Amino acid sequence: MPKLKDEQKLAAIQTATLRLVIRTGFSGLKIADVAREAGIGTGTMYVYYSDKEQLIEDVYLTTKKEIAAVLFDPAHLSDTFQETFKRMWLAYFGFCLQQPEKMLFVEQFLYSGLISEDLIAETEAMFIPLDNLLIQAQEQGLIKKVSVEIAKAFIQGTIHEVVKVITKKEYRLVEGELEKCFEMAWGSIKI
Amino acid sequence: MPKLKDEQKLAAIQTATLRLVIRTGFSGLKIADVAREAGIGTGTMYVYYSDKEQLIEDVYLTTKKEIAAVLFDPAHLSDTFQETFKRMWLAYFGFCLQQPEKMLFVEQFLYSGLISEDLIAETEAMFIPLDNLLIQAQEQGLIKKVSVEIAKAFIQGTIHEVVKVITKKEYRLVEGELEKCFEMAWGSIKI
DNA sequence: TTGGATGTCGAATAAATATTCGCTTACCTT
DNA sequence: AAGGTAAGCGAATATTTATTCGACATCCAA
Repeated sequence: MPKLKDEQKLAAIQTATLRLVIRTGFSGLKIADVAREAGIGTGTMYVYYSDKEQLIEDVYLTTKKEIAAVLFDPAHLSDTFQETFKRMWLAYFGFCLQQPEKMLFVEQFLYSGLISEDLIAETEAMFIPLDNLLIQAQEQGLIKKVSVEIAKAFIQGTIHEVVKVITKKEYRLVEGELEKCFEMAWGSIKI
Repeated sequence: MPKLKDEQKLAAIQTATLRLVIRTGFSGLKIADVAREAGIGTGTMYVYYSDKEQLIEDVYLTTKKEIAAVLFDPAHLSDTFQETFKRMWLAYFGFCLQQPEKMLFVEQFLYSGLISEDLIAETEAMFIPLDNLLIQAQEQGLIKKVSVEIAKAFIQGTIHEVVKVITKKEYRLVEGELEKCFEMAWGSIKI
């Protein structure tokens, strides 16, 4: 009977949203701009999202899920914690480096004052396995015993900030610099 | 002859701006809200700042200057690099912890897409002494040889992210945890 | 003490932007 | 192949928010 919603349009909207947020910031995100960037009419935006808030929340949730998938790829599991950690670290770093707009979007939205407590809780729950991994490592005396929140902040903070610098200044990591970055990250948490 | 502008009002506007940005995010910053929070009329805002952009840029510049002063306090200078670094680190960490709204404002504005290249250049120039300090330490083999930008990203990233977690989740550092945080930061850059 | 130049105010206006609406188009079902 | 239903559109409208403006208050200098 009716025409179905177009998956490709949905993807185009999300991509356009991410692209525009990195270009113009959160405050600068306009529905009409997103529509133009996605190559659709303004009104069509409202077929897919009832309002701007829904759009942003959905992009946030989708991106968070993607990050969780990157982090918790079973292929990262190894015998030693350090190796597992390294694979996860490299995977997340690579993700951020290749798609900084996603990392920036997530970070900006979290501190935008627009996000709801519910959405925060929902997305944080996805990362509980990471907490467990770190707690286990702490119990085995492999990494420093600080609050898990602090430990995660260190890991995430370094990655994000380095990627931000690279993105902003169009800096390129030279040979071996990625490895050095990992050593720095590891150096901060190891006993 | 004329009535003078009121320094106190200016300060109230800046404080209100910072407070509102942390509460509602950058996108939510409204001139009328700032005026109400500062206890003045909306129109008065335009006596002090010709428009919203000016206001934000001025708060940014003022805050950056304040940060530079905190960082480059001559009292931090010591015989050893590690000691100087530690004093600076603690001073900046303390500043962020006590006035997270300033740290968040600066960070958010930098990635808002609203900041001009000129303003970026102007504020970055203030921190050249830090670059020199780090380069010197690298030459003396005290810290890892990575791009200064990367090194700064590590240092700043960890502080900011930890403070963000503390602020957002109303977490309180337990006894000795600050010291551990410094050890982590130092652990990441030391050879 | 007084006059004028400016600060101060918030209602009025202008500008920007989100959202709706009536129409057209495309797709799916029968 | 035809009808119906929802997608798609962008101009029109509603809403939000920045900025201006005219009346009034205050301060400084003479």
